[in-house]
Amino acid sequence: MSIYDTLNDMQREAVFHTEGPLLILAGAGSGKTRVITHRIAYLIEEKSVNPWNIMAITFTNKAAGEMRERVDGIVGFGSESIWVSTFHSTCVRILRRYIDRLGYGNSFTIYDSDDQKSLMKSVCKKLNIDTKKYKEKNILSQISKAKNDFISPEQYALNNQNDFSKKIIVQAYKSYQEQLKSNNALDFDDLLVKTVELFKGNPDILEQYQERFRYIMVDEYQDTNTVQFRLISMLASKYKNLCVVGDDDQSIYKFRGANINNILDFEKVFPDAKVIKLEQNYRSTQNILNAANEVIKNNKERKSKKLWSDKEQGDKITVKTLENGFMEADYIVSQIKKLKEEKGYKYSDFACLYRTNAQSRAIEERLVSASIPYKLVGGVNFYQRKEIKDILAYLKTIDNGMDDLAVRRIINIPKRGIGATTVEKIQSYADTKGYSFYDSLKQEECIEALGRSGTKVKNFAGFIQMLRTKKNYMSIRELTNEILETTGYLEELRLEGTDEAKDRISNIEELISKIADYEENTENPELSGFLEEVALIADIDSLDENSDYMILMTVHSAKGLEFPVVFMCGMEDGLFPGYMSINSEDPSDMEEERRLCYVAITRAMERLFILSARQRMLHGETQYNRPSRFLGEIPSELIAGSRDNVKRGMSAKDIMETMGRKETRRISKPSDRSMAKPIFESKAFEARQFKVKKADGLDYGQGDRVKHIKFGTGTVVAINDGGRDYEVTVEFDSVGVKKMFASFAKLKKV
DNA sequence: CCATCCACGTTTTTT
DNA sequence: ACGTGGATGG
Repeated sequence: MSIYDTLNDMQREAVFHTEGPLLILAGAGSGKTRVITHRIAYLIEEKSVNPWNIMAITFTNKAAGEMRERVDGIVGFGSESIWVSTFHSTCVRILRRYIDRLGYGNSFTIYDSDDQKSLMKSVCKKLNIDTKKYKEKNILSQISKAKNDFISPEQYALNNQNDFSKKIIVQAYKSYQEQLKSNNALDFDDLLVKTVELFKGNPDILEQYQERFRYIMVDEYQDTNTVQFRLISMLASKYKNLCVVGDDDQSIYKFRGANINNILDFEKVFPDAKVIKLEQNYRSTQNILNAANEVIKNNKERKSKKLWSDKEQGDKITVKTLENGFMEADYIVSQIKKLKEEKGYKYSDFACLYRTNAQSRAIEERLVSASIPYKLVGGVNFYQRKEIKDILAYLKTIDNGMDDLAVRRIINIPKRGIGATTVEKIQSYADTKGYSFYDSLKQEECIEALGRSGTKVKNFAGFIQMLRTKKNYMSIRELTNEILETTGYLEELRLEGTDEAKDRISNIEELISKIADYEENTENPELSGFLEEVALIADIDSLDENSDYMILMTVHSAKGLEFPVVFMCGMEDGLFPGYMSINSEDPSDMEEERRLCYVAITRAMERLFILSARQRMLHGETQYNRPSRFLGEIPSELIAGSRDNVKRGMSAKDIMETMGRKETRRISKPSDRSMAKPIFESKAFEARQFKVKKADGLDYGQGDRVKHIKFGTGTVVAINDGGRDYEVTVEFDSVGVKKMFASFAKLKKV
C-alpha cells in the first residue's frame, strides 16, 4: 500500500506523468493540491529527482504557506530545498541577486499601491498632467495593464503613436519608470517584468535558473497574466517539465490582468502537452454540484467538463427573496440559529459570501445584535493602514534613506512644522543635484536655502541619525518602541482616546508582535530583512482555528475555501452580476461574473442558501433590483419549495419574471431612518471581539510547563508585565530560552 | 503651516 | 452613506 493508492485514477495519472508539459484541469473540490503534493513526492521518491530541482509556484503567500506545509508533510528528506513560493517573492529573490545587470541597485525597494499613487502624483505634477481629466489611479491601471502584457514604455509609445488620447499615458508611463528607477524602486508589476527582462538580456542567468528549476509546477494557472506566463515558459523551455494546474471555470481575476488564454491555449503553445481532467468532486452534494454545472454551462469560452460526485443528493438549495438588506441579514441569523440547534452545526461551519465589501455592514450589524461571533475577511489591508505605514516608513528611513517616499511621508509626522512648500524645495534641490531626498537634508547648502524651516529640517535629519546609531545595538522591536516613544506617536493616539485611536494603537501593538515574531523565528534578524518580508505580505493570516466564528467575505476571497453551509447574499441583477458587467459591450465580462457565481456555489459542501433583497441601500440610495439572472439558470428541481417565491411547478425563470414586475412598482415611502442608521460602531465591536489584545490574565505562571506551537514544550522562567502585553520568558527543552509576547505566542499550559 | 469644509467616487484583490 | 483628498481661509 503506497500513498498513491489513495488517489483516484485521474489523479494518479497526473501524478505519474512527470516528463513534459502537463495541463491538469482541476474542477472545484477535485483535490488538486493533493495531486501537486503527491506529484512532488513521486518525483523525489520514485524518479529520484533532486528536491533542489523542483519549484512550486503560487499566487498568494497563504497558498504558498499551505503548500509548503503539505509538501513538508508528505515529502520526507529534502523537502526544505524545494522552492515553494509566490511569483513575486520568486522574482525578488532572483532580482536581489542580479538586478544590477539592468542598472538598478540590488537593494531596491518595493512600492505598494499607495507608493505608486504618490509617485504618479508627482509625475503628473512634473508633466503638467491635469489630474482632473486623467486620474492617477486610472493612469496607473493602464500602465499596469501594459506591464502585465509585457509592453515596455517604448513599445507602448509605438503601439499608440497615432492615438492622441493615449499620449498622456505614454508620457506618464515613461516618466513613471524613470522616477522608479531613480528611486531604485520597483512596483509589484515590475518585479515580474524586470525578471523577464533580465532573463531576456542575460542568457547565462536564465540558463542557471533553467538548470535549477527542472520541474516546475504552477498552481491556479487560470490566474496567470502574460508576464507570468512568459516567466515560467522561459524557465521551462529547456527541460519542458512544466505542470500547470487550474480551472478555467474559476478564472475570476481578469480585471487585474489574468489572461484566461494562458489556460485555454496551453495545448496550442505546448503541442505535446498532456491534458488531464479531474472531474470528481469530493466536496459538495449532488444538488449543489448540479446547480453549479447548470450555471457554468451557459458560458461559451470554456473547456467542457462536468463535475460529478459520489456523495448523496443532499438537501435542496434554498432560494429566497427578502424585503430588504436588513431582512436578508435577519434571515441569515434565523437560519444559523436553526441549523445550529437542529443539526448541530458550529458557527465556523457557516460562511456568508457577497459580491461587494459594502454588503457586509448590514449583515455584521444583525450578527452583532444576535451575538453571533463572526470574522470579517478583507477590507483594508493591515499593512496599508496609516499608522502601520508611518512606522514602516520610519524603519525604512532608518534602514536606508534611499526611499524618498518613505522619508517624505514621515518628515512631518508627527507635526514638525515642515510643510509642503519646504518639502517641495528640498525635492527640487534633490532633483537638480541628483541627490536622494534624504541626502539633501544633510547638505548645508540645501538647509540654508530653506531659511527659517532649515533648523527644523536639520533637527529631523539629526533625529534619524540618532535612531540609526541606536539601530546598531537595539533589536528591531526596541528600535520601534524608541520611535513610538520619542516621536510621541503613541502618546498622541492615547490622548485622542477615540475608538478609532484605540483601534490604531491595537494595530501598532499587532505590528510589534509581528516584529517580535520575526525576531524570534529568524536566523539572523535584520531590519532590512524584516522590511523585505513585510513588503510582500498582504494579509494578516491570523485565522485562529480554535475559536468558533462564522466567516464573512467576498466571493473572490472565498476561492479555494469550503464551508458546510454557504449563504450567497445579494444575488440581484446589478449587484451580482454587477452593473459594470451588465452594461459592458464585452460579453466575456458577464462570463466572468458567471464564473464568480460558479465559484460561490461550489464553496458549499452541504447546504446552500441563495438570497436576494427587493430593495437595498447602495451608495446612499435605495435601489430596487430583481433577483440575479443566474438564479434562472438553476433548474427548479434543485431548489427547495418556498411559499414566498418558489411554487411547485413554477420554473425559476417564472419566478424571476414575477420578481421583475415588482421592480416597476413605484415605492414612495422614504427610507426608515432608524433602519438606515447603524446602531453601533461595527469597527469598535470588531476590535473588541477579535483583535489581538493584552491577555487579561494568563492561565500559566512562573515555573509552569507550557507548549508553544513551534518551539514545543518548555518551562516558564519569568513573566514581565510590559504594559501593552505580558512578556514571557520560556526555557524550551529543545531550542533554549526565548522571550515572547503572551498574546502572540499563544502558549498553552500543559 | 494647519484646520476645516466640500466634492468626488464608489466591483472584485494580490503582490 | 461615507471616507478620502484637494482647495481654501485663518
